[in-house]
Amino acid sequence: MDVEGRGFNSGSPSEEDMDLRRGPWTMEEDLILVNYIANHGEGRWNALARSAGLKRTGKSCRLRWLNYLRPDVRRGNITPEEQLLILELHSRWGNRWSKIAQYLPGRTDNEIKNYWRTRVQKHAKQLQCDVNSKQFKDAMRYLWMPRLVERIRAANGTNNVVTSQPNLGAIQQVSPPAYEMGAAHLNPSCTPDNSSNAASSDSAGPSVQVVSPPSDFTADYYFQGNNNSDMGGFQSGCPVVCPEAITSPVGFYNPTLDFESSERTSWFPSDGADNTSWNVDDMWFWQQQFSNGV
DNA sequence: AACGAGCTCAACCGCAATACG
DNA sequence: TCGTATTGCGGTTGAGCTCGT
Repeated sequence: MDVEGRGFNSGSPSEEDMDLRRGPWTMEEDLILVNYIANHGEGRWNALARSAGLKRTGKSCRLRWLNYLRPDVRRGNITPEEQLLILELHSRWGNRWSKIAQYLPGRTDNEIKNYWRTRVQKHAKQLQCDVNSKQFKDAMRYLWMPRLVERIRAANGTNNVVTSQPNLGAIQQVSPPAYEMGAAHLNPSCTPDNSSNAASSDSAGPSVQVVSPPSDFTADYYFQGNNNSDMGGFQSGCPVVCPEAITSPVGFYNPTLDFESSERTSWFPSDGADNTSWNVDDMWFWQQQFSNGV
């Protein structure tokens, strides 16, 4: 029984439990943990905590190591490339944060989860709709994500979105089989809400090589060349799908890009100076969504 | 400068899955 | 097979920070 979880909170705590520290980690504790793991490796967290002399639970040690102390943890703001990838993978797997984190090197599930809650859900709240609603997903898919692509292009100084493909294999692995795609991205108005059936694509994990068409999220805008900044695909109900041009946010993932200043305020790839607010296009799009009963 | 509202993110909680004896 | 320990995950919380007034 782990002392921090059920055991700790259900019965009366033991003497040892009451001796446990909680709350923010001190620098001394960090040093102890890092040094211990450097010498003995990680794992067996409860035993590790005891052996290292840390008055912390194994769970706490594990969390601190994985989310903060690990040398390969990336810090700083989520880049547009990462944002795209998060949106794309979330559309497929829902709140499977650890699974999503596997495709964002150096990012932790906690960080991605926080990003989603603070940035994405905030905007859903502004729109007074549920973050899992079809309306919100369509707004992401046909409005914001294409703009992210535009921003990335602008930052890269090229019309070619794919500037490098370090993780192309990864997106090929995670892309669902063609039968899962259905006709959804040929007719966005029929796009299924797939955030709740995350388990359906679990088989396409990192160890599975599945080369297939892109997801329904990415298909519409990654393959439309310069036309992807408007909503032509959506309005016509027939976005261009080009299977041989498979890519994804990871296809142009570039950790060296610095969007920190622009990302302090918002996740939106907005055009205006105030990128937290809706512009005319946004409002028009949103009104169309509702008037069409989408 | 002071204050309050809103935001961020590290840490905790509870539960489920898995490992192990 | 069963009971216990451990690990991993997603949801939630709250302290501290930022920003606007």
